[in-house]
Amino acid sequence: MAGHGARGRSGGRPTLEEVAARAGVGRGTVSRVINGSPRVSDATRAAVEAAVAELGYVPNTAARALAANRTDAIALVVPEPETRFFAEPYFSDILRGVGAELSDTEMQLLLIFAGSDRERQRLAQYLAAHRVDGVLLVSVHADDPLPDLLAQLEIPAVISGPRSAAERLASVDSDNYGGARSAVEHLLSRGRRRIAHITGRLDVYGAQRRVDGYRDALLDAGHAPDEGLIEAGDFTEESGRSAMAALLERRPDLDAVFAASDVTAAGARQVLREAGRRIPEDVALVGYDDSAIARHMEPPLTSVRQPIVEMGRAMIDLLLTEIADRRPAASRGLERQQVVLATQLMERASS
Amino acid sequence: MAGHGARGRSGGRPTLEEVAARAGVGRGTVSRVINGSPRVSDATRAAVEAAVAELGYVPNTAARALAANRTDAIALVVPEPETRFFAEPYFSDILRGVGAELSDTEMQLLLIFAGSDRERQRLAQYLAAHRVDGVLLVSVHADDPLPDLLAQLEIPAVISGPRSAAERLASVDSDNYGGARSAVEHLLSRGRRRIAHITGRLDVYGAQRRVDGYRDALLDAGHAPDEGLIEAGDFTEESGRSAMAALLERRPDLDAVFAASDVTAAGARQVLREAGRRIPEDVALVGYDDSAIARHMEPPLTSVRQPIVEMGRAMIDLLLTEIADRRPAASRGLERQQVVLATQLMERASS
DNA sequence: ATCACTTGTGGGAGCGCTCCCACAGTACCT
DNA sequence: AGGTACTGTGGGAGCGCTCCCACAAGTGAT
Repeated sequence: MAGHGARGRSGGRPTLEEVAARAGVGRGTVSRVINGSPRVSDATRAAVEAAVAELGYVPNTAARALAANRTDAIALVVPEPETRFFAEPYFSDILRGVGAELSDTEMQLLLIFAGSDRERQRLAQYLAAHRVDGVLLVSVHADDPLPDLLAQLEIPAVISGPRSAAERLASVDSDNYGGARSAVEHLLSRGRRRIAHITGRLDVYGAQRRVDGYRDALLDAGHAPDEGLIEAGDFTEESGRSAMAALLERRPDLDAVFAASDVTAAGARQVLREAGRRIPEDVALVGYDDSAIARHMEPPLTSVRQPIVEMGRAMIDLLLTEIADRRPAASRGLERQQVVLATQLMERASS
Repeated sequence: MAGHGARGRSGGRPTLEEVAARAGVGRGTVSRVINGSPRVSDATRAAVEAAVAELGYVPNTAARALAANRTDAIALVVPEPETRFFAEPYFSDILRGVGAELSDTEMQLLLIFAGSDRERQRLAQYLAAHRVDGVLLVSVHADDPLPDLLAQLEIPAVISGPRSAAERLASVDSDNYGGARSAVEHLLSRGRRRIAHITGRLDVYGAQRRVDGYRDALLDAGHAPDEGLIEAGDFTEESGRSAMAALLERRPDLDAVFAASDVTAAGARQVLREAGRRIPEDVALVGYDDSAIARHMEPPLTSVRQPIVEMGRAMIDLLLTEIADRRPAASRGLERQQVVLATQLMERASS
């Protein structure tokens, strides 16, 4: 490990200049070695590297940032005010993917919460100050002004998960449409015919796509869409309960429920139990997210798994590319990269 | 929101100097206003503030960090290599508390993963470079060299959760001992007498303290300690399964199990079910953490809740105090602050 | 020998702040 | 009147880098 303790004058950390003196070269040359420039002779490079090692030199980030006008930091912005967001593995998994991918680089990760208005205010200041080289945006709502702000400030950004179609930023998403389709097709293949759907927050683009997938799967199998089998929810457990109660009242003959999240499914399950319906005998249940809850539910819940860790990785890839590609706005294409990753249906006892 | 677009020369953001010119004062005066120095007349302050607003001035962090030799950033270090860590609410909740408390300050939060060796290497560089003003350390293992490194580099740090007794750093912890006691006392009050304990990783200090609480609760109630009722686990679900199997084999007459985590309890529950034991009629079950799993388990799991959000807050408080108190090492007391927060038993149907 | 490149190197200028010394102005004592 | 103190202010110096221009030395063509 670096850091041998006090050296030079008064315990200060060594500077470029000190390394240069030690190696018997100039400041510029040390800088070139540190930054991997090819225009350095092998002998000089070796001498500098030796000096760096001897002194335990570590570049001063602040000085570098000031001189080079970049920060070597990216921000992960969490615009979610709700607790729910944290309780689910989604966030943690994204973070794992991001962290794994980032550990190969010099970039550091800033975590910024933008739930409250005051936090948003602070975030706007941050961005205006260009305190980061790029931004990762997770879980954006349809009316969120953040993507526009980012585009306007010309800060490289990648948004994850549910996103509006008109977005100007690069994005990484899982295939909500396909995931929903696979869930419904699975239920159909199990002989279910009156399949209900409890939606997520419909102002979240991804929730909308899941509804589309649900509808198309039924249509393609030759079933007329029955709007009475669709009930709006908002991803929460409570909405699962109330939606399920409404559905049971309206369509007591339903034989399957596809919920837009596992927690919603958990709420639905509770109401089904209380109504005396057995799972999966009377009503099959499928969730979305494949969270810990799904595995521990009774019975274990069939659920659509999103490749969240991979999404984190993909986001970083995209963002770093965009940061590296930095060039005059004029030459930038309008087309932003968009990555969509496949989901996987985890079949369990609930269906 | 700040940022009116291009101004001054070539779209650059305004500098202190520009603000000073606009307000008709000197650079130093603007700096004093920005930093809230009291030695500025009201009239001057108002003029500067107007200029700041007009220009949409935001201080350049890098320049400030370079000149003042501080970074206004703290790092949250996650030394956990395991996935488990993320899957549980512990991490997210700490983050919530930290984020909430931090949004009142100018500090930014850096997230650093130190699971792999390469990541640890990078971390050591970070710390050596003093890229942060302080460090938050969560979930440290007994033999971890990080706390020592931090103490040696004299970087303010606060460690959370399970910690070794000999630590030189400030710490915030929940009352593992008391939490375990309350769980066991609860089981005793329900008439259980042969109470088993599946431990957590015993190299984690907190897991050890839970064992102590378990033992003392039994002792104080006049029950001789029965080591055969204690089985080592490591917080995982798998360890819950194997430990439970071992316990059932050794002590088929047990009537209660206190597990060191909810996931472990989930594993135990599975084995109990397969063995035909009813919960809670035959065997009462209590977990630890009060995670989402506890609420969704069948039956819902009684669990010890740690005030994790409050722990996050307390950590920040301690850390900021320590950063503000920065002074020559000589004058520092050896005694570091230590905060212990009470737990709460969430009683549910499993006991 | 001259010119034109190329390669490697040194070091000045400057990034935007904070720190601190100098000093004008005012107030209150002797 | 002179001294002493305090308040408010301006601006030089310097933080540790990167960028880039200048230039020495070498290489090969004319």
